[in-house]
Formats: sequence, structure tokens, C-alpha cells
Amino acid sequence: MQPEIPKVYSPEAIEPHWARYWVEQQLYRPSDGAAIPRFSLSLPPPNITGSLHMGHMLEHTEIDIVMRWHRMRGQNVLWLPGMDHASISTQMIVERELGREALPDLDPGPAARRAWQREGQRRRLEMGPEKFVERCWQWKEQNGDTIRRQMERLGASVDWTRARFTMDPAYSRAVIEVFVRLYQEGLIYRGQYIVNWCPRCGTAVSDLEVAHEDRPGHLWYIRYPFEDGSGHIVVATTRPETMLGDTAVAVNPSDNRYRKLIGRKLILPLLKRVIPVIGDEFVDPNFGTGAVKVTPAHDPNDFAIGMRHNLPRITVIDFEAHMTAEAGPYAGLSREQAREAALRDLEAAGLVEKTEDYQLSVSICERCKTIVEPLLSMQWFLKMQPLATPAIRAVEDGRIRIIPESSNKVYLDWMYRIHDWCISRQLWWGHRIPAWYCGACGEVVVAREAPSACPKCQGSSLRQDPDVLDTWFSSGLWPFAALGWPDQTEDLRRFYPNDLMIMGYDILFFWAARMIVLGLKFTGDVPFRELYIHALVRDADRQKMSKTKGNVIDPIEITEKYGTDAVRFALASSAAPGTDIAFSDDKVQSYRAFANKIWNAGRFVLMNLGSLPEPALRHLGTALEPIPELGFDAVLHSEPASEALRLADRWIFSRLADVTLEMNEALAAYRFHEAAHTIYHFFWHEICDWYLEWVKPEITRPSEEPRVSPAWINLARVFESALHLLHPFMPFITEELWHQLPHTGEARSISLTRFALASPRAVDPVSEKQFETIRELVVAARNLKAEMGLQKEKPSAQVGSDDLRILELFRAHQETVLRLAGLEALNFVRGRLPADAAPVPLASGCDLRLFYERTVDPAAERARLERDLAKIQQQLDQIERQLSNGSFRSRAPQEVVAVAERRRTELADQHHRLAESLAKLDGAAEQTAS
RNA sequence: GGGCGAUUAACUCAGCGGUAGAGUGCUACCUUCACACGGUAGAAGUCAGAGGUUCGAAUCCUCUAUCGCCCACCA
Repeated sequence: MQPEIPKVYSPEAIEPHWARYWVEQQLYRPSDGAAIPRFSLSLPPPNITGSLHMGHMLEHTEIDIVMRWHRMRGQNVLWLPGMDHASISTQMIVERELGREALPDLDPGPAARRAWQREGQRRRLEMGPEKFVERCWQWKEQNGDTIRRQMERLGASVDWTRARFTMDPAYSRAVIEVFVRLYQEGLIYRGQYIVNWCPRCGTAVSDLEVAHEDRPGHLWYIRYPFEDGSGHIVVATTRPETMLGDTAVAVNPSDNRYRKLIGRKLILPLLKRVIPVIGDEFVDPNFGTGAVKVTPAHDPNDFAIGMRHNLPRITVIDFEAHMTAEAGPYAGLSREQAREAALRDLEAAGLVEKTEDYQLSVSICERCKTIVEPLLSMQWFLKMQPLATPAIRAVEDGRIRIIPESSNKVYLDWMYRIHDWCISRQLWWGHRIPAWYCGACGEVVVAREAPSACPKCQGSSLRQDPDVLDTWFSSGLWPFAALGWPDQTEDLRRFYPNDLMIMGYDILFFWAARMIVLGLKFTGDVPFRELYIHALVRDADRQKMSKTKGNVIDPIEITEKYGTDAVRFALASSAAPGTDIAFSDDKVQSYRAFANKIWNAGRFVLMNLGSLPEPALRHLGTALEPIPELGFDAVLHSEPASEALRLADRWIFSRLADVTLEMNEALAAYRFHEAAHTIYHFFWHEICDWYLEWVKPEITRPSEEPRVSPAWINLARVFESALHLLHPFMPFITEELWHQLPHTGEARSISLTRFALASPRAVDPVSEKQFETIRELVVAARNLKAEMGLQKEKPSAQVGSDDLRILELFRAHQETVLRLAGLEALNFVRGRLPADAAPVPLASGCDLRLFYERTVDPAAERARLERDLAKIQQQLDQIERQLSNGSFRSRAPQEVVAVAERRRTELADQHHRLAESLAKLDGAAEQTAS
């Protein structure tokens, strides 16, 4: 007994140690040789804005499982880590920090957050870009470090020597290179267009960063009088304040009500501007009044109409969502105030025909929830159409496989309808746009490096564009830029394209689509061959985790509470593709129990190992060295062993082979939950419940032999094999236990060993069948004992069968059966047992009875028999119904019919014997009664 | 307005054409020398509803209901 192995597993006692060990030993650098096959993946770089959340942990767990699995199958694995500068998020968080420093006394909460944000923004503008960006860098150093420590703690087997940050000088060079080349090809352009403008963030955002929310609102019907006083047209609008910027009213030219009015002039109410009635196909005659007010500067549709009809664009709302001077008397009001004022004035002028309640979809800034204002502004855009075509083809022809398949359609639908991408942001933290403007002649210079003079007029007053690029522009380069592109580095050559990418469905468009587009454009190859889309982690009530709801689970906290392995396993076993994960403490607890089970199984092995003499240990160490697959069954079968051990060993190795194949298949298809359940069940309910119990006497018997018994060797092999299979899911506990097993030679980590023990050759249906037969007997005996209330006793039992081979099998394993079933003795009878003993009929065709002193309550006995009989009856009915169906026999596969036949025979036999026992019982009762 | 997904034991979820499964919880018994974060045995489900295809459907098809998500330039 080694007292230093505690009974209850404490993850905190070993996990930090191995986490450090893996990093310090640099175990997860791929080898330098040209060893193929390789397997590569670039980590979706977490934003430096925060610490890791459960979504990251799920993602990192899934990736780590795949990486460790491939590594243990002998592949040269690169998992490249990194972090993203997250332009807009970081800027907001750093602003809030500044605000908090200025107003430290506010009670934390939504109101305080808003106040800090406002104050922080003010302070940012005060301090200027240089100082602010410096603050961001400080934040990055601090937070990047936190994230890295968290990843280490969670056991991510990444190669830290290759870590990248999206604003590293080398990475920034790639970003500029891409921008310049796209510009030179005419794919990047600059222009005044309607963009989604967030007045709170003070920047343009892309379509994807705008969320839509249905809110109750109104539809106001407003009269626009004709210039000549001959009546009016009624238009319907949800945003009356924008009418100040109207430059036309549009109707559908095919609309008979309005057709003849096209070309006439209206007087725009409130501002008294004269605007024309125009005809445009866009207008839906069936909506509202069939006449639309056109505001080219404040609505994307109207902008398009304006383009077609050459309408003026009048900006009446500014970048802070206040009314401009163009709004006349409303100038200076907020958009909300302007709406009220305009309605009041229209009402007063009798121009509001009616008001209807109306459910409208408002656009809000994904980040700060402020209502987005479509505004005209000068921005940089990337033309997507020409780039989308190859990106569509790559997925359609299978060069990129998206899993699960349903995501394919989502991706393609979006790609087919793609719009140009606004890539400039009015922010300070990020990649500065490499464009310079000449103060003298207005020339725009896009270049890799700051030009010293204007190439057109030689003027020297060049000013760089103050804006930065959308974060996703730079992260879109991740799979190749992180490997050193634009230089043709060795890493790029060896690890690009990546074999796999794993991400959540929430960033499929933001990121996956852009990586595919840019990867194909700049490397001529796909960025990754497979894309696995994982689910989102929600709380126990399926709510999204969010700080405001207060339901966020911190990965480190829960990891410290239950152990990383338990949390990882809980995530992996819940990760069925397609559905989000409802995550709860309960789940983790049950896998902590699993870890404890593994620990104690290990303790059992190691404790007994401790009692072995030194030479025996060396012998075992040698036996545990990886052996070539071919040698496996030779070793298994050549060792002399008792009949009993050979069956248990053959069975467990057969199951081990099955399980290994199943797990490999599941993991290859990213069915993490399936693989997890398979190993869970195998370890607990086969290895622990049956195999360990079966071989226990052999193992616990003290030995002074220099060579350990075959039982020992096989136990150690099974246990080590199970550790191998578990390792990708539970790296810490398996690493610890593996190191405690005797190994000869250099043993650096279980994660670097190759799993070679499970040969398909070990699959042995005969042994599995024999084992099942014995298990049925043991379970039936235990059951009967419990039924009879004999749990505490050790009764004797009798088995009867016509099948001598089964009796022979039981006799050979008599000792084991007695021990596992808790029986005193077992005797064998050729033929069936008498019905008046009310034996239990087994599916294998045997009868089992117990001998006991106590007189049995006939009513209880009867209840048992009736219950069993009813169960059998039901099953029998079902199968008879099936077999009596002629078309089943003629149409179902032969195999299926044969199985059904066999099953019917078994059931009919059991049914017959139960009925017989019941009849005897009734007969006896009648006799007693008479 | 389009599209996708879910609906299976008290709870959380697997299974997705051939005898209804797991974990948790529940019941009874057991502190037996790996483990009470344990062991043994057990109870528990007309697989949302209605049609259809099939020898056979929880599984495929259609419709309905409820819930959830994504996309969309209907003022």
C-alpha cells in the first residue's frame, strides 16, 4: 500500500504541474524533419479584449482532442496559437478603462458602463491617437498574457514558439501587402456611399456587424401637397425626421393611380422645398400608399433610387445623430427630438393623414446596441463579387469540406448574395490604412511604405488616412499570414493549407468566408481543407451566457473546482453537432466522478504494482514498451495462462479493439460526444466493472516471482491502452497515471507515444459471446438474490442445461462466477431444472435456481414469475407478429429474419419454462388450499 | 418574407430504417481489502400530433402545433 496515493483524486494537485511541463518541455513543436504526414491547424485567435469564456474552452477542447489524437497516431502536428487585436472591441474596452479611472466611484452596472464609456471616449479624444494606442498596447501585453496562461492551464497542446499576434510587425506587413495588391488590382476602392454608422462608436461598421431587432413603432401617413395647390400625395414613413432630407417622392411607373403624376412637383412639408414625383420600379404599389418619400442620404434604397434619377443628396443627420444645418429649424436636435418636433409641426399643419401601429425592424450596432444610422460617408470598400466566385467553387467542388453539411448551404447562400465590404473604420487601434493624401493636389497614394513626396505634384504635405481596417480584414489572412506570408517560409510550405479549422457558427461569414476568399486570392490554394462548425455553449437553461445576465461560467473557476479533465470531458460529451450545449455544474460533477474512477482504477493497479519485486517491475516495464502491431496477438496468446484469465483477456482485448476502431471513426467525423461516450462506457462498465473484478485475485495475490504473471502484463496493457484512448479527452490525469506506470527508456509524455496495441486482429466474437453468457448468469444470480432478499447471504445455486458446452464453460469459470455473483457453491445438472423450483430461464438456454433456507412467500414468488412472464410475453408477441408476416420473411434481409428466428426460439423457451413454473406454483397452492 | 434546427424516461441529452439508450435524479440493499465522486439490483418512455412511404418508422416524406436560431434594402 502506498499511502501517498490519495483515495480521492485531486486534480489541483497534478494539473498545474503537467500544464507547466508541457510548455517548458516544448513538447508540441512539430518535428523539423520533412516527416509527412503532417496535420496543421491555426487556432482561431482569441480577442485580446477579454479572458477566455466557455465557448473558447469548448473550441480549444475540441481542437486539442483532434490534435492530440493525430499526434498519437504518428502525425507531425502543428497547432499554431495566436491572438487578435480586435480593433473595435479593444478600443471600447480601453476607453471604458479610461473612464473608470476618471470616475472610480460609480457603482458598477449598466449605467456606470455607459458613463465610463462616454468619459473614456472624451479622454481618448483628449489624449490623441498616439497615447491612446500606447494604452492599447499595454492592455494587450497584460491581457494577452492572461489568455496565454489560461490556455496553458486548460492543456491546449499548442506550439507556443510559433505564437502570433495580428499586429506583430511581420503580420502587419502581410496586411499592408494584401491591401496594396488589392488596390492595385482595382478590387479596393474608396468612395462616398451609404454605410451603417454607429453614432456611439463613431465609426462605420459592416453589414454583418448590424443586428436587427423587431420593435413596435408607427407608420405615419403624411401629405405632400402639389406645388400648384391641386391636392397632395400621401406617403407612409416610419422615420418622419428623415423627410427633411427628401429630394423626391417615388411611385411605381406601372401604378395606374400615380402614373400620370410622374414629373409633377411637390412641396416638401416643413422645409417647403420643391421636389419631383419620379417613377421607379423599386416601389411596391401594394405597400403603404404606393408612394415613397426618397431620402438618398439616409437610406440605402433611396440612395440607389437617387443614383438612378440623379437626385441631390441632402445630409440632415450628422455623425453624432444630430440634425445638421440642412435641417433648418430642426438643426441641433437629436434624431429622436427631431422626429417629435417634425410630427408636432406636421400635425399642426394638418398634414398627418393617419397613424398606424407598425412592427418595424430596427438596425442596431451589434456591439453597443445603439441604433445604427445609414449615413453617407467616404469609406474604403472591397469588391466581393469577383473574389466570391472562386470561394464558392472551392466549397462546391469539395476542396473545402464544411461539417456539418447543413452549414454548406448557409455559406453558399451568403456567398451568392454577397455585397461589397466596407473595410475602413474610424477607429485608432488597428492597422492604419496605407493610403496617403497629398495636401497640395489631392492625389491618393496607396503604398507599402510612407511616400516621401507626392508622385504627382512632388508636394511634401502628405497625410496618412487616419482610419484603420476592419479587424476581420486582417484575421482573414490568418491561416497564411501567421505562417510567414508574404515570405515563402518553410512553415508556409510545410503547413499550408491547414488541414482543419474549427470555429463557431456565429463567425462563419465574418471569418470563415473571408479566410476562404483571401486565402484563395493570395495563395492560390484553400486556407484549410475541412471546416468543422461547433455549437455554442449556453447555460443550464439554454440561455446565452452574458455578463449582463450574470450567468457566465468562467472556465478557470469551474476548472479549479472540478478539474480541467472533468470540464473538458463534459464539453466533449455534450458536443453533438447541430445543437447548442446546455452547460451545467451537474454534468461536470458526473465527469469528476469519472476522473475519480480512473484515478482509483489506477490506484488499484499501482498499489499492487508496489508489492511486486524489482525484477518483476522491470519485466513489466519491458512488456509495456510499444510493440509492433503484428506482435500483439502473438504475445497475447503465447503466454501460458489459466483458462479463466485467457477468456477475460481475450474478451477485453477484443472489446479494446472494437472501442479503438469506434473511437477512431467517431473522431475522424468530429463526433466528439460519441467517442467520449464510447470510452466512458468502456472504461467504467467494462474495464472496471468486469475486467478488473474478474482478474482481481490474480493481481492481488502476492508474488516474489521475478517475472510478473501474464495476468499482470495484460492488465497493465489494457490499462495503458485505456489511458491512451482517454488522453485526448483527459490529458492531465492520463499523463499522471501513465508516468507512474513502469516504463523503460525515455518516457517524456503519454501524448508523444504511439498507440499500437489495439489490433483489429484481437477482435474475437467467440470470446465476446462466451463472456456474455457468463455475464448473463452472474447478473441473473445477483438479481435473484436481490429478489429473494438474500443480498447479505451467500446461497448455493444450481444451473441446468441440455447444452453441455455451456455447462463446461461455467465449470471452467466456476470460481469467478461464485465470486462475482456472491454464491457459496454452484452445481451443474444435465437437462432442465424442475419447474416446481421456479428456476430463472436464461437466454442462453440454461435454468438457474438458488438454494435457500428461508421459506419463500408464494405470493412474492408468484409476483416475480408473473412480472418476468409478462415481460417475455410482450417481447414474444412482438416478434411473432413480425415473423408471421409473410412479406417480412420474403422482403427483409435474410440476416434480419435469422436473428428474429433465433430470438423467438430463446423467448419461447423462456416463456414456456416460466409458464410451467407458474403452473406448478398454482398447483401447489391449490393442493394446500384443499 | 426566406432558410435552418429542436420536440425521446422526472431533468439534460444521444440514437436517425430492423428487440427504445446514456448521464443525473429516484427506489431497495451494501461502508466487501481501487473507488460512497463507490458497488449490486430495480422502477421509469403510445420517441410533440396527424397522415403517408415500407415487410418493418423514434429514424424517410407531407402537413400541423410549440420553441429557438440565422438571413433579408417591404418605405
